[in-house]
Amino acid sequence: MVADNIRRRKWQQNPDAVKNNILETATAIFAKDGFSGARMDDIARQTETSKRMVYYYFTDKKQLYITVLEAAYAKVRAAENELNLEGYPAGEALIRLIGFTFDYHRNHPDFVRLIQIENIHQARHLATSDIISAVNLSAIAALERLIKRGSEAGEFHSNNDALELHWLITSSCVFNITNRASFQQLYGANLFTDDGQDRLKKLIISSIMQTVLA
Amino acid sequence: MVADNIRRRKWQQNPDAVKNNILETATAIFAKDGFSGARMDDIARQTETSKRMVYYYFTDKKQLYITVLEAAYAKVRAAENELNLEGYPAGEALIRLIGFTFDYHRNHPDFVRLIQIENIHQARHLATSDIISAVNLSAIAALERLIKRGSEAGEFHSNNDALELHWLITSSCVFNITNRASFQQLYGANLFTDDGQDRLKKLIISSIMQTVLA
DNA sequence: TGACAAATTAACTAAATAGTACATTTTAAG
DNA sequence: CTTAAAATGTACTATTTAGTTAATTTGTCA
Repeated sequence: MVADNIRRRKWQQNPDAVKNNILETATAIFAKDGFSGARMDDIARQTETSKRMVYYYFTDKKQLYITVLEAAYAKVRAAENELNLEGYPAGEALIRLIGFTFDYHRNHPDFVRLIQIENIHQARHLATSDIISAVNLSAIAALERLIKRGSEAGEFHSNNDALELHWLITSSCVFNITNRASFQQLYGANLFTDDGQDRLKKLIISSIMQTVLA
Repeated sequence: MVADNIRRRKWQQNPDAVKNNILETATAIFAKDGFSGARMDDIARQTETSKRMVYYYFTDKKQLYITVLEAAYAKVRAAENELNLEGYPAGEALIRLIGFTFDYHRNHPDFVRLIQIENIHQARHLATSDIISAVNLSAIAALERLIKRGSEAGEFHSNNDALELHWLITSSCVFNITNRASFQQLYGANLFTDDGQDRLKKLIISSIMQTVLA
């Protein structure tokens, strides 16, 4: 009604902030509830904007989800670039890499859960994303160079395989997040205090290093 | 139930078979689509009976899901009992345990995915199940005895912690299944052929054994 | 200033989905 | 042979949920 447009609040346009706000909210909710479990209405409600805006910028649920996934991967790449593995002797570099991987996963549980959700859906969406492939392949390439360096210096034995090693490192770091709920439920929280996490980190590092060293 | 190439006017009661059939179907579908993603209609359709029966025996979706989870855990317990770890020297027993864990997860991907789904939902349902706690605590107890035996025999060093070790073993074995889709998508199938899986199994065993041995 | 596009609001719809009502058939006990 | 309870079939409903329509406000630029 024209008569009560006085009562309407005024608002300012701020597309970027709105988009970001939606993305962040959606990330949290997808990570918490999974793709099917997440409700567009929940996302919209927790946003500072409206449901209509979610669709306006992200088309539909699937698109929103894919955008969330890609944004999460983009962050990893940024973090990895700061590692500077080349600046250390191979053995030390590997220790740093394992530690970094452990910490990164620990500090970004939403990211890890998103991947988990993606796996439950047979990684269908991942399949279509170039951004995501790129991030991961560059991680393997870096590890390959590291192994080569370590072998040539006589620090590492000569049979290390980059992909297998990546698998081994990643498995514990991912599991540490993905299965925390069930682990805690069954065995208590001891492993997930700061102290417990330090012990686990050391355990992984020692276990992997002994496998790699000459 | 009855194969009906003839129009079936009569039917036979077979409660147990019907229940089992529903459970097996539901297990597969929950494992494939997650709790929220699974559709009761899908489950009913893939069953040899009707939707009505699903609700008749299992009340609602949640109850059905919990029953599926518990049945999966009950199977693990049965398998574990056949391991007979006490019959071997500690080192050899541990190698067998790791190998068994790897193989069991590999051969029961649905089981692993169910746990994963449960974790996405913060292990809420797991919390309410006594059956499931029991299975897991007994696994830790067995490992504790094994470590004690190994330490006393001088095979293992003296600082091994059962829970940490269980965590380390489980992490790789679980990850091997849960993240297969994304791993394969990104790096190809090499690690998941029979040959690749053998290599990974050996890798885990060697990596863990070096950590545990004196 | 005015007109046109981009951004936003509020209310609505069509489809999907968990769950139910009720009738019918089978089984087993007396 | 009856009868009641257990098991099953058929068809339906209420609710949830992704997605839309249409009107309104704000920003931009000639």
